[in-house]
Amino acid sequence: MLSKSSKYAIRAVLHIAKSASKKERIGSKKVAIELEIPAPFLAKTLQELTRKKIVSSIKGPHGGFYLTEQNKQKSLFDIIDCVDDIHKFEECFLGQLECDDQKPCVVHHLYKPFKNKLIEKLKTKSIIEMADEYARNNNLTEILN
Amino acid sequence: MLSKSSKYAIRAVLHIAKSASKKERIGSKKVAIELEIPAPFLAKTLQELTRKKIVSSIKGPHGGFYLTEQNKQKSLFDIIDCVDDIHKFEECFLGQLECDDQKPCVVHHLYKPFKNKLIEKLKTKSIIEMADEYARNNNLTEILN
DNA sequence: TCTAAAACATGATATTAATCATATTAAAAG
DNA sequence: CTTTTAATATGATTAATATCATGTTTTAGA
Repeated sequence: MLSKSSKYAIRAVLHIAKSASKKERIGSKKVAIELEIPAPFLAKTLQELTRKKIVSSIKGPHGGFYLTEQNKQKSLFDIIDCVDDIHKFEECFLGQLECDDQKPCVVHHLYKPFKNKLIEKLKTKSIIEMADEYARNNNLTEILN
Repeated sequence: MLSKSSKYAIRAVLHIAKSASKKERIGSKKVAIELEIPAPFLAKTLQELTRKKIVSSIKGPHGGFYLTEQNKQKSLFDIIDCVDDIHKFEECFLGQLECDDQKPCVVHHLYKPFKNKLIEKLKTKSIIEMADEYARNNNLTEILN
């Protein structure tokens, strides 16, 4: 469904959200190690995200990546769109060029509702919401165990 | 989400369902042309499906592919599983090896319900049901236009 | 029983995605 | 103002998918 780039990107951005700030940046290498992602590959991906203003960065010693308040309001969908290009997502389940309510593919009516709901979720969830939610859920399961 | 092989496979099987029978087989080349799929690639895929008893075939002149009553009771899921291997589907949205309710990835709770419902649909819909439904829907839209 | 049509099997090529390597630029700190 | 650290940019390599090509086997029909 997603390329590895956007999978890595989502994990990395969420990680940056919870472990860095304007004052305390985190380096791409550190993120890579902590998430077990190939370092040079992640570096490249983070650069793309920076260009498209989804994350922020500062060069030089003690430089690194962090999220501004604006960055935090971006959605998961924005991340995917940046790295993978959105069309991959709107696409027909069977990869047909023409596939809509008028000219549906064989599984169009089966797949469409799922796709739409998922896309909407991805569009409405902000990065910061997501990061907070994840932290909460993880604390919860830790308590339960 | 799916590889091209399984996308082609699903379209081809449904096509065979509606345009062939034990008496009137359809050749892989013909299917390829009618669905605009690379012919040698489809041939290979249909052979895999034959080996795993999802479609049936007869060699020689006027040979070709068709579906037995048993074949028709297989699900879309069976097709995908045959060509792509099932795990691709159960996999975590972000590709993490470990991802479940206890140790969820950052989007696990967002994605899980969609995945499960879709898989269930794909498992419960038989090929013949699907083919009939598709034919009905298409007739309907033709009438409406 | 011979020929031709079509499935079957295997391997080669091409294309795309993923990963790695190297060089450049910017900024912080002494 | 020099050094060092880390981002940035670009290109090379590798691995995975998708596609194509060739030869072999089976079987209907003449």
